[in-house]
Order: sequence, then C-alpha cells, then structure tokens
Amino acid sequence: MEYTIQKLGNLAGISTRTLRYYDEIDLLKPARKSSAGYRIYGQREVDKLQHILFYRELGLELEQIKTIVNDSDFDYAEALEEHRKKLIIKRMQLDLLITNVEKTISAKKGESKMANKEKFEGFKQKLVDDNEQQYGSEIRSKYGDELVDQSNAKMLNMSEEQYQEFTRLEQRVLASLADAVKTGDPSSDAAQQTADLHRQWLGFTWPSYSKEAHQGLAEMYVADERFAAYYDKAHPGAAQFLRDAIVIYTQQE
Amino acid sequence: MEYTIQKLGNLAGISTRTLRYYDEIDLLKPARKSSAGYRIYGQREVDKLQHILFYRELGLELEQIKTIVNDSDFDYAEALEEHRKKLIIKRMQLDLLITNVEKTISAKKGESKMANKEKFEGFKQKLVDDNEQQYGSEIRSKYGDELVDQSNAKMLNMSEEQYQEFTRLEQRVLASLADAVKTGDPSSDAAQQTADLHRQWLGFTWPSYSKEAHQGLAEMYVADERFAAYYDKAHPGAAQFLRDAIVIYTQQE
DNA sequence: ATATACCTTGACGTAGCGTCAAGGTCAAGC
DNA sequence: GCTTGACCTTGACGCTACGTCAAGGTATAT
Repeated sequence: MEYTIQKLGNLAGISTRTLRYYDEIDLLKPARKSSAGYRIYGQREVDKLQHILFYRELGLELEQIKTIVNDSDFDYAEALEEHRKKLIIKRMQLDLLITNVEKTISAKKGESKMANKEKFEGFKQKLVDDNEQQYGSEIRSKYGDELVDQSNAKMLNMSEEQYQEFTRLEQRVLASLADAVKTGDPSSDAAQQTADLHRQWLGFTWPSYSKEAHQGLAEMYVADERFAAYYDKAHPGAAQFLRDAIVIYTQQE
Repeated sequence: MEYTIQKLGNLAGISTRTLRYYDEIDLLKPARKSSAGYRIYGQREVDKLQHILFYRELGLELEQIKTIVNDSDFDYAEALEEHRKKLIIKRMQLDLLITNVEKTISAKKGESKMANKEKFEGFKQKLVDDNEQQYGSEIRSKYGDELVDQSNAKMLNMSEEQYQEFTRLEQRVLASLADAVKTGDPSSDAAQQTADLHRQWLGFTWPSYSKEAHQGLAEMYVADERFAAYYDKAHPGAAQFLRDAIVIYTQQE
C-alpha cells in the first residue's frame, strides 16, 4: 500500500505541512518520489510515523525522536528518564509561578477590598461568624484570603445571569449527550453538537479555548473515575463517548 | 539621574538586547535620545521597568504586560486571574504528560513488554484495516483511541494488589470524610486525617506530591460540580469541607 | 592620534509547524 | 482535446523573547 502525502496525513491525523517538515529535517523521508516529484510513502514509513507520533505525544523534541527512531539500539529508556526529569523540573517551576501569581492576586485584592465590598458582603459575614468561633487569627486570615480568592475566581466574577446560563448550559450538555450517545457514533451530528456545547460550557471557566486543552480534558474524562462517574450517570459509557466525540471535534477543520 | 542602556541593564540585571527589544516593541521607550542617537533613560523609565520585570517574573506575556503598565486603569486583577487559570491548565497538561511518560517507562521496563507489543501490533493492524476502507474522522478517532489506550494503561500498570489498595484507600477517604464532616470543623484532627489519607491516595495516581497541586485539586473539588457531586454523595457539603480541610492541611508545616 | 569601551541598526537563529503564494500534475467530465 | 478542481511542489514569512554576531559610529582617557 502506498500513500500520497495527504492520505498519510489523514491516516495519522496530522497536516501535510507537518509531513513536509519531517521530510525537511530528515525525520521521516518518503519511500520514493513519483516522476512528478510527489512524495510516496510506504508501509515502513507508516510504521515509523506511528513511533514518531507516539514519542511526540510524550512531549519529546523532534531531534530526540530522530535519534530514538533511527538508532534501533539507542537507549530510549534513559532518554525517557531524562525527559521525565525535565518535565518534573518544569512542573516545579510552574508551581512556583502559580504560588507567586496567587500571592500577588491576594495581595492586590487586599488593597482593593473596599471597592468590591458589596460583592463580598455575604462571604464576609460568613467569615466573621467563623472568626467568632474557633479559628485562630492566623489561620483565620489565611483561610479567609483563600476563601475570598476562590469565590472571587469562580463565582463572584460571574453575574447571576451568567451563572444561571452556566448551569443551564451544563444541563444542555448532559441532555445532548444522552441523545447523542444513542446514535452510537461519536462523529454523528448529534455527538458533534454535544462537543460544541461542551466547548461553550468550558468558555465559562477557561480563559481561552484551545484544542489541546479541550482534548486533554476529554482524556481525563476517561482516565479519571470521578469524571467518568459523573457522565456515566446519564448513560453507561457516556464518558468514553463524549471523549471520542471531543477528539473528533477538535481534530476537524 | 540618567542612564545609558548598559547602565540601566546592569541596574536591572537584564541585557542591553532586551532593552533594545523592549524599545522596539514599544514596551519601554527611552526618555529621549542623545545627539548621537544614544538611548537615555530617566527615573520614570527605571520605575516602569521594575513593574515590567515584576510581571515578567510571573510569566505574563510582554503584550499583556504592555497593556497592564500602559493603561493605569486596566483591570490587572482580572488579567492575573486569567493568567492563573492558564497556568493551572498548563499544569494539568504537564501532569498528564508526566504520567504518560512514566507509564511508558514502566511498560518498557517491565515484563508487560509482550502485552504492549501485542497491542502495538494490533494497533498497526488496525491501521492497515482502516486504510482498506476510507479515510475520515471515524478512523481518526479509533486511531486516537488506540494511542490513548496504549499510553493510558495507568490502571493496567498497577499490579492487582496495588489496584486493590488504591480502591481501598479511596473507600477509607470517603469513610473518613463522612466521619470528619460531622465535627463541622475542617481543622479538627479527624478532618486533617482525612486530608492525609487523601494525600496518600493521590500518591497512586500522581507521580510526586506538591502542596500546590494538592491545593489546586482541592479547589477543583468545589469549583467543578462533577467532583463536588462525587464527594457530596457521602454527605452534603462534604466537597467544600474536604477542600477546607486540605487547604488547612497544606498550609501547615 | 590611538586604544578601548560603549553605542547604533540590521539580521539570523531558535521549535514546530500554520498559512499564504505561485505554479505544476492528475483524473474526470464535456 | 479542453476545462475544472483536487492535489502536489518549493519558497518564504510569522509566531515568542530575546542571544549572538557583524559592521560601523561615538566618547573618553592617554
């Protein structure tokens, strides 16, 4: 079986540009070229591409992948181990960043607390009550900060209407999912509509949309039992179905 | 006090190239230029640079920083909040990556080699079968399934005993939570014990422990209804309670 | 006058492609 | 045999935040 560039791209779910780039950097060369100069890929290239994409999924750099897939006796175990360390470090840095950002947020919030006074009225009342009771002042302030932090982030930033729309949308996702799952086909219109509703729903809590993030969340739906349980309530296997639909949704266009 | 480009660079600990770049993108213009065309910065620019570098430290993009430092009445609180969300998402993706890398490592290392090989063979076979038919989104989704299946062997990589302990631990978290919530006090011993169990439970699915991650997850328990529903099954308000307990737990030393 | 320390603009390189642009090729229908 | 449209080619810019030369002008001390 032979493939032109686009056929291989469709098969693997990547763009032709990507394949041309891989050719350019000698990561994946076509088996041969047709008389007209077209790239022709064979079965061996399909197999090799599978390996490449697998390692790409793991976040390895293409240069690394090149050595891994070319030297069959390359110590990929060590390469993966090194990669893991890098990722761990990256995550630690991210954690540091996040705490710094959070500190800044709560610090700035402290200054402008008065401005948002009314918004926080209810929470403040609760805080005061709590304070009166058992928490020591130190814990109280931290706890309070956190509470305000979280509330502000998730709910208080939404207006009442927004919040209602948010929950309504969630219901629609569930209803639509229940409908779609009956078709049994994640690429059906109904399923794709569900995925689109889901994307809209995400818009309420996520700062911006990205296919990658959407797909990443979809993976969590099957990987994490808590998510799975939530969707499977509607219909057994619904989580998996939703995940499939989202994958297709994000890969289109 | 006036500064040439290098003096300012030394003062702030950044390169002259960086300053020239900031000039180029209109992030930080010099106060004036000397007769020979040298960039001359004044005190105002020093101050502004402080702000710029502060936000840079937090990982914001220069474009964002530009709007923040130029519009004095820009809502930087919201910008920071959005930024935080982005970072959290990034962290989730990183976590997913890391677990996948780890799964791959242990799969390649372990004796499950054969199983994996078979899976991979089957995966390749499926590709061949698929291409006999036609190309389209449906196939792409299957392709995705296989990839995920393979890398997603998170549970399969656990031994039977490990898995049983994992589920047992989860039950203990729920039972302990049900107990603790009756005290009504997230700082109570019972609640703190629950948080500790929860940390142990995390150890099964998370490669390494960090307070930030633990706390981040706790926030999700209340922010995301799916998590909340899972814990509230045990007792109404249990999710909020667990989150409070975890916050206290992570803030202790 | 010369050395040297500092300044300028310009331009390429980075990772991994997305996205035109200009132009050749192939199969199908008329 | 011609047109159309789908598919192919190479080439080149764009994206982030600069690092790193390079070629050449300027300030200052000796």
